Amino acid sequence: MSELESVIRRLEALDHRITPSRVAVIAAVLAQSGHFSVDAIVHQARGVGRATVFRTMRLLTELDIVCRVLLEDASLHYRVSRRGHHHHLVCVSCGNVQDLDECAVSDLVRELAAATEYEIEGHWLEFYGRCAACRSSVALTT
Amino acid sequence: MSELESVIRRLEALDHRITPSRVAVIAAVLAQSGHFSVDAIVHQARGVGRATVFRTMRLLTELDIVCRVLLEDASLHYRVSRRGHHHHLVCVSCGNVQDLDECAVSDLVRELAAATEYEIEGHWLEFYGRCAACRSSVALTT
DNA sequence: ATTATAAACGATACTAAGTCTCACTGATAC
DNA sequence: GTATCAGTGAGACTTAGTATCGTTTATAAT
Repeated sequence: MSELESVIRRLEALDHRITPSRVAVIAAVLAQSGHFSVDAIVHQARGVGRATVFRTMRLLTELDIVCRVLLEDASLHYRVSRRGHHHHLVCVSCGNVQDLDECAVSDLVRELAAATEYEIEGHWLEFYGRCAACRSSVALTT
Repeated sequence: MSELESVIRRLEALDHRITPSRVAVIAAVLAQSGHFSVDAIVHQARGVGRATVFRTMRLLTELDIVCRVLLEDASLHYRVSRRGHHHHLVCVSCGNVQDLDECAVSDLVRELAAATEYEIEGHWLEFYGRCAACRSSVALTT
């Protein structure tokens, strides 16, 4: 079963309708290699209305089929999510994304909850840097 | 020396001009109690152009006079910054912000740099939850 | 197969956040 | 006092995302 079919089955199972627009958006999303903007999908899923692309992206986010990637300037990108809750290390030079295996702050969340009496329900955590490849090419050109 | 004067001195020291518009924006910023949007300042610093408010906010951010607060929906707010690098715990119900004393991920950044060969130059970390007061009022109404 | 119906759709207008341009002004150094 | 250029406001523009609404269509019941 292809990844596309598998996503479609998940939508079906949750009583979402399988429309040509949704299939086109999902196919475009699955074809992305790294992180991408909604706008990229709007352009690539030709013929699908802008609002529908946004609606479908929201649906895919809710189903954890994609995850949000926050860039350093606070703009939102997306990325196909192949596991549960995790965080990203984004190369600011080439855009490559490393998924970090586990949530590094889950212990911290507990400590914080105890210390502050907040009930903590969410967090953002994203790291930015330069990958080894980009660092060496910068070294060469400077 | 008032907080306003002290910010003005810092701008002077860095050869930025002290203009009525900047003073109005800074005064409006310092008058905010929690986190706020740029738009709030645009409305409160009456007579100051929109572009100038954005320019001044960028300047204040660069000088660490304000810090960016990322809300859960990825929208950017600001907050007067009274210390160095730190993170926030935002109550999603009342908007109250706790500044977290130290950067909880500085150790993690080092580990990550070693493990991934990235040179890590930045990160976002924000927590969301409900403060004790909001939790008890919810408990009462449900 | 036909039909009913609510979900989903595209078009489009709209809002919000932020940038860019450009002629003008006024804070500062001399 | 004057020259200079950093800073300004107006407003056009861009980008991201939402709301509205009349139409279409995927699906389930017949």
